[in-house]
Amino acid sequence: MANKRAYHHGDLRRALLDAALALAEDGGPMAVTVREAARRAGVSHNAPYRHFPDKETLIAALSEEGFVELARTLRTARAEVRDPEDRFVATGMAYLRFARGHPGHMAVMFGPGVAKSQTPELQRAANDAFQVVKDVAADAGIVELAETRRLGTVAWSFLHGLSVLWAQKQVPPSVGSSAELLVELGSRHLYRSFAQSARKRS
Amino acid sequence: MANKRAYHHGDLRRALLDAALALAEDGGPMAVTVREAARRAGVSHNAPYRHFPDKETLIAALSEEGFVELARTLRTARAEVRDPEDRFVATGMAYLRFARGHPGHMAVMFGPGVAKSQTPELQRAANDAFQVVKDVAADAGIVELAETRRLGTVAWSFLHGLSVLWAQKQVPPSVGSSAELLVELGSRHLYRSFAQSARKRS
DNA sequence: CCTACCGATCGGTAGG
DNA sequence: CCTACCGATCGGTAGG
Repeated sequence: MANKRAYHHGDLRRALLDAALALAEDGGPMAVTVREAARRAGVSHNAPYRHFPDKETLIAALSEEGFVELARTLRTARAEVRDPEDRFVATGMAYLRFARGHPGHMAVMFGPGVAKSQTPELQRAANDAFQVVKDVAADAGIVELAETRRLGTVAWSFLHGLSVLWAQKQVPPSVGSSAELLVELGSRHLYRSFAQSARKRS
Repeated sequence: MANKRAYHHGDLRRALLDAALALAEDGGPMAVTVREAARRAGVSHNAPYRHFPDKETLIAALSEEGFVELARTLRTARAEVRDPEDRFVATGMAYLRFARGHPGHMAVMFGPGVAKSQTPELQRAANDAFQVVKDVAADAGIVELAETRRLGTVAWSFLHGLSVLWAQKQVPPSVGSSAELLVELGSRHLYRSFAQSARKRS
């Protein structure tokens, strides 16, 4: 009751976003309903329209929030390590950590029904997040710019794939390796292999 | 009218599955509705219940079908190439091809709301598909079994991540590389790097 | 931020 | 495989 009260004093927007995140975590973006979010926040089913003009806007806000937070997380991780290879790995770890800690955000960021509400802010946030990955790949010191981009995309794909498969428990436990170990291993192999190829070529 | 008629003569099950696939492709598994599938197949909204006891079963059938077809595709690709490394790459290409050619299947196989209807047949089909990836990884001739599994999981993650990001057009076109090139590149780097590490260790 | 209400859609059952 | 119907839920508007 006490927390419900708090929403009435300026936190409703946040409460609605949190409720929507929980819904997205379970059933994806399409499972988010304005009415259920309102219910969980303890308000009437159309109070949300005070804060979001419609459902699409609410979900787009969540997605943007996710990309902003992801970019921040990646940038922080990158800034904390000196050695380029370790920095590459640390950034990968940060991606995994974000994906694990924000399943609801991941669902709206990459789930179905995304193409719809591509606000400019959302576009910008998504591009910014990917920029960090490109920056980290650039640390490998590969001369050819196109190859740097390829390393970034390959690494991003690997991290993303592992994160979503893990989130859905689609990675057989028989593997017996923690997600962290796999991120470390995969990232290091990719980094070294790309860097080595580039060195040979020049 | 002619094709609608055909459904009345034994093809309704298939028509419903195809309609559901189209729905899943657009909005994920949660966007599949029995009624809309029936509508598209040209039958009354509850004719589907003749073929599927409920909605969950319909979706589980689609998912199982997807895993069976994926496993078949991967196995075929693997069988067509001799050299272990090329075989590894060819299998990766097959994964990408499947993901591109079956977006509806991919959505139900890996989308939200999967945990629900895990029939034994579905479980078996999914495990079988992953087995192929493990087999291909085993071709690398890595002695340590655990390391072979890790290579398989890392590669599967990479292929899966690239496929889903590409399907959602989340890979910036600025990369200027086709998905095929990235699969080839990533697969080759991973294969060689893992194999080389294993050789050094022994 | 609320009550009351709208048209639409859904999963599923009854009964044939 | 169909018509008719059920209870429930949804997005959104009206009006305050």
